[in-house]
Amino acid sequence: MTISENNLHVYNTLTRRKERFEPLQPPNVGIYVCGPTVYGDAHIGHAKSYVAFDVIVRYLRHLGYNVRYVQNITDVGHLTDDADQGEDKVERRARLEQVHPMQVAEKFTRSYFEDMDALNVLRPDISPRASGHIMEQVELVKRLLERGRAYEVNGSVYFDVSSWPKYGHLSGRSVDEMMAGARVEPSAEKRHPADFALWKRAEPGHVMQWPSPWGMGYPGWHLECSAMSTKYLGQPFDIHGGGIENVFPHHDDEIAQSEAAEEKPFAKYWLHNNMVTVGGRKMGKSLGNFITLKDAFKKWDPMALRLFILQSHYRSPLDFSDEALAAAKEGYERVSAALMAVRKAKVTAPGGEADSETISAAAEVRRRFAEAMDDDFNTAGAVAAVFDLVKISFRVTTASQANSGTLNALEAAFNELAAAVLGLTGGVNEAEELYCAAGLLAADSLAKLRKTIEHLTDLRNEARAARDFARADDIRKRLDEIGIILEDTRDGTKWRFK
RNA sequence: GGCGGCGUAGCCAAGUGGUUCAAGGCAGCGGUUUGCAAAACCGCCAUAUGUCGCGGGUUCGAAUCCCGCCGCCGCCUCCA
Repeated sequence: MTISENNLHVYNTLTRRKERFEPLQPPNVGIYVCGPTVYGDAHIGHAKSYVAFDVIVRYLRHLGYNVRYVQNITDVGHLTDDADQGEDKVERRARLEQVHPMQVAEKFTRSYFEDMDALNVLRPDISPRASGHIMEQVELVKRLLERGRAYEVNGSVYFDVSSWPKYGHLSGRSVDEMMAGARVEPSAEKRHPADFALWKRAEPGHVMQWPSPWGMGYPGWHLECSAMSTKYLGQPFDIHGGGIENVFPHHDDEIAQSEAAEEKPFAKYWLHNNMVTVGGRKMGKSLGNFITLKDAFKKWDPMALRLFILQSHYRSPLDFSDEALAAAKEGYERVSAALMAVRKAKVTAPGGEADSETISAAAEVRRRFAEAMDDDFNTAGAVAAVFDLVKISFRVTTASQANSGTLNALEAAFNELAAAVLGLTGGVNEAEELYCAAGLLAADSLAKLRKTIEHLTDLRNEARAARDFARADDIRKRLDEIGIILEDTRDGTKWRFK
């Protein structure tokens, strides 16, 4: 398929409708997604967001686009209160732990990537740090001052909302409406309560500060995304993504800054993912119901979490529960088992052309998959197509001697759809390796564990051969109690984690 | 107060005017297989004037559009 033939439609928050996806400069696509503020471990909300955009990027590449994916690391300027007051989150953590703020940023940046790696989220092409782009941010502030869209007060610079009539367009708010129910205490320095900080004067004791034409200070939170997205993607660029909770004020502010500075559009498509809820409530630090990924991975296979996320739509909220995760875990293992069955059958398969029935069934799977993904990345529908592939694969491998052509066709479909696009790695062993990569299980320990279970399995099979089924069942039961399942197959006894 | 959204089977969750519109997963039930299991396979699993929160309406036709009501969620402060 050539790119021009694709039928991808995406929901654009800017226009509040689904639109045909047409990049500004095909075949290139620039996408910027708001990244994490690195002051704590990532949680399952981050997983939903970044898995969603990971699949979006993977699908665009699958369609043949040349994608440049930029996702920032916020290590400065993100305050604990509103955009203009409170303490810097990274600095606050550093103060509590008595380390340098950059140690905090580095520690949790690494932690974030570890968790994303475990979820098989591809690294962005560029992961720019806000602290590494102070010059670009200062330049942006200078341009806004030159154009009369901002003003300086006591070493801080604020965006002048009244100078930009389109302010609030993305979220559909007017400045007047915002004032009506505003909970923000107006700052004495601001001319208008809706004005927001571009640059803040550093108070005494503030560790992270940089020289600027307005004195020592640090950038406002929204500024980094404007500066770094356009630095690496140009202006305008194709897709800007982020969490729905950031539509206002973060994204409205980005748009205002960038468009006012350059007098041209900022991003063409705005994609927003919805939230993870726990017990129907938004998961948040203030509510104390957030679940870090490191904790989640102790209990759940990262791939099960990934499948759980992909079984809903990125624009729908997703309610997290142990019951739902258990269901996803079973589902993932079925997908994994089907792929393993195909690979195993290939070892002894006779040669030959793929049979036409399987070919047409696989083609139908691909059609359904593409139809779902083309409809605003409906991964739930795409996953359903993959389960059709699972069913076909088990039928083919169970029915007896499938030839290599048929099995290759099935494996190719798994590789392209489940693995390349949805990022569901195939194979139980690969999942175990992801645990190792995430530091949850040492490779050496896994090897010892495997050997131990093999010995127990041998003992059990000796008992079975002697028809001592009581002993055989006892060994199986004891392993089951510690979460290891034994299965007797034609090819011998297999084991897996429960 | 303003803005946006949701309510689909035991659980999670697609679908937003009409042939496949009630996907898919999990759980469950019956059968094949197995020393017994597990896995896999086959079948069943939202059905009737009263199926998609409830009540009206529009339409030849609605889960899907409109109105009202009930319940819930998000944003308007930081948050993926």
